[in-house]
Amino acid sequence: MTLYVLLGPTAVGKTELALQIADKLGSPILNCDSRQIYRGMEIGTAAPTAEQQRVKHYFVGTHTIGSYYSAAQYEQDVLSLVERLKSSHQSLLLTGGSMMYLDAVCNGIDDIPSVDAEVRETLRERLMNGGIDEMRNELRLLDPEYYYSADTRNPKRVVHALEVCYTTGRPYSSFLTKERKQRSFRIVKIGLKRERQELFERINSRVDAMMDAGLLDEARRLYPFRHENALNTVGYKELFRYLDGEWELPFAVEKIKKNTRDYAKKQMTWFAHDNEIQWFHPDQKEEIFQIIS
RNA sequence: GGUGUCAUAGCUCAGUUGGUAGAGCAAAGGACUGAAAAUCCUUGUGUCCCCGGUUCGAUUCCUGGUGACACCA
Repeated sequence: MTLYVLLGPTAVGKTELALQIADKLGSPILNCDSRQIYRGMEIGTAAPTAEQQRVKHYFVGTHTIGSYYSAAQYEQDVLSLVERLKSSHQSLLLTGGSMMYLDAVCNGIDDIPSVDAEVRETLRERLMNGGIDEMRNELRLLDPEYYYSADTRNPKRVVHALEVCYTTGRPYSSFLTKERKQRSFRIVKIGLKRERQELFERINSRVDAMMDAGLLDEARRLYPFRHENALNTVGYKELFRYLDGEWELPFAVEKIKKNTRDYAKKQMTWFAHDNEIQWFHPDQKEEIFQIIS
């Protein structure tokens, strides 16, 4: 069994090409997008349309906005789905741009116990009350190894490490193996890439198209849930500022474009380290089909 | 045509009592192990509009020019 992984920055043109590759492979599409998982965010996340879902898609619109999901959960879900489909498929196609989710499937995430909900809540409150310095000191005592290797200026790193320390009674770093998990299937990574100028123009016009398609209405519908993590997402968080009366609409739209561009840059930085990726321009269909045949 | 104000980073502007300059935005680079479209870190040399003058030294002061804006004709 071979898992083909079609990846690349946002708006590069994965969705359309994925349909063609899936046709060729006779495979469903395993979506790898941390936000398209959620239902109700179709316009802002450029989710596959009903028409595009003539090819069976997994991991699209499967969760409600408020539900908890994670890269580790995704790893498990994909692995068990692959197990199920293995007997009937020679090859499968996974596509998307969520860096950490891709990494979870391809390399695995270390087995770390789930964080106790009460611990999480307590730490979240401490952070909100400005307790980051104190928490940093605690981490230095509880897990010096992690403390001195991590970016402790990033509150999320500090908080999560502490969450694990308190939940398990063990240093967070003791769960980190740095080992790559073995997979029972072959992985072939195909990266899509465009000139930066070209990609940025696509991003800008896609945002305009989203607005034309009713992104503002979608954001209005989701406004009551705006504090959910799923909605801490480019395209929504900016429009919420508009709905709150903080920003003018054109300014919010420009911010969406800018933040999407930044996201694309971040993705390219992440993917640049992975030398298993074979890169193509989306127009190089012949070359790409060569790889999958 | 006259008078006044302005001309500094890709954009908007600050500043230098004369010792060649810095913010915001834009842009660029990087980190990343269970909320990752998240979160966090780093990066500012540009004929200071042009010619000349004063000065040890001018982006800064002065003459002239050019351009923009405002007001008066």
